[in-house]
Amino acid sequence: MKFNITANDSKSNARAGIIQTDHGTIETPIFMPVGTVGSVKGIHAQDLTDHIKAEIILGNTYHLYLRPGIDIIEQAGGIQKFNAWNKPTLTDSGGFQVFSLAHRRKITPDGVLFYSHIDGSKHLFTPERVMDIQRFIGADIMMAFDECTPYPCEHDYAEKSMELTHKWLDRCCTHFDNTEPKYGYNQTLFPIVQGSVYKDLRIKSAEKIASMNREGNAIGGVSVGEPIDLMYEMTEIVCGILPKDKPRYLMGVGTPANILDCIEMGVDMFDCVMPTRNGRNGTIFTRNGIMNMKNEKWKNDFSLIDKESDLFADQQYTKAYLRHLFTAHEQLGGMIGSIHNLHFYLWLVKEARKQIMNGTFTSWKSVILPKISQRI
RNA sequence: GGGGAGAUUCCAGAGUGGCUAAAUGGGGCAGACUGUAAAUCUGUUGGUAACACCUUCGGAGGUUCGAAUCCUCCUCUCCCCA
Repeated sequence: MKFNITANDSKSNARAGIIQTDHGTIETPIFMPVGTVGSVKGIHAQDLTDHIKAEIILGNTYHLYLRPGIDIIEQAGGIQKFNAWNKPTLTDSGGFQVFSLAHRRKITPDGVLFYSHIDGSKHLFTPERVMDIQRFIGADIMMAFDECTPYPCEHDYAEKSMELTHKWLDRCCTHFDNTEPKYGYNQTLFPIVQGSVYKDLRIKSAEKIASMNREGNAIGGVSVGEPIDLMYEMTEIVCGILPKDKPRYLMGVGTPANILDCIEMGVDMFDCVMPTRNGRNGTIFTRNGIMNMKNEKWKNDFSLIDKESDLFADQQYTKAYLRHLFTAHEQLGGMIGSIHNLHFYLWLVKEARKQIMNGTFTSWKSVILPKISQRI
């Protein structure tokens, strides 16, 4: 993997860059649609490339390991062959499931014992095992195995957890460096900064992660329910420590406004379930604001879903029709909501990139931020 | 023609003397969703000058301190047998 910075914003820490992988290039800042079980819910691979213009998507180690299982993915020839997405992929390590499935796991110094949410079976995830699984899945970017701490979280616990994550990181790196990719293309490993909402821990963790000298770095343990101001404060501190010449990935963030704010702090990569989950549930993000398509007010609004968008769905369907689909619980409603939101998210980061390269990012942001944040 | 069952708030459907403006679903309305156990979850859903009052359980009367619940008549619906 290679990363080159194309442009630095003169008025902020925002930057535009290019990541090169064996599955193609990624222009940053970028938003990565989440495809947990090998599928961006409700979206064809072809729509991801042709309409949404996604450049990289996520998969999840824990979920893919449980189903279909790494043997099936290996037989398929890796995740990109299996799900027909032959562009870059990033797999999360299962660290988020340590948080989200906290009631179904036990943390030990060696790793995490998971009780499958599907059939209750026991599975031990050690840093080494997680590296092996991600080798089998075959994503271009693999994530270190970490503990994503909850919010709120006591300083004492956050510190111990961070130290455990750091120990696991050393093991991840060692094992990663001692193993080979399985499918003939390169994989890289991103370590993850933890430290909850504590400045001292975040600084310590960011220094540790920077010292590992990997090809890219991630900021985790955010967007778990903490106030947005705290998330921003932590992100800003960490971005100041992580090396400038490597991509910074802010995990699980966020709203369109969060993404612009964090691009300004120097974040290059984002992922979030929000565009797909909210889209599936009736919330639509547009450059003029956020709409709840289930609301009665759209009942007889026969204007296009988004007249400023060039997405086919936004130009084909009306708000009244989309509301009808949601109220009738038609699958097409969730599909249109998802494709629309992903298209918007990708438009947003690509536009941000243009503005950075044009030297107009901050002024553009100050105009668009209030518009995209309002509810209409 | 004979026999039987039933009519409850937008719908379906509980309730069979006071704890009932009335369970539970659905529908309606609104909200939530941030490295996806989520095409999910939550709230709300008679009216009003609203911690109270008014109207409501097919219609009209009646019994009772008190009725959706008991009695009488009426109207309508459904099922079975001829």
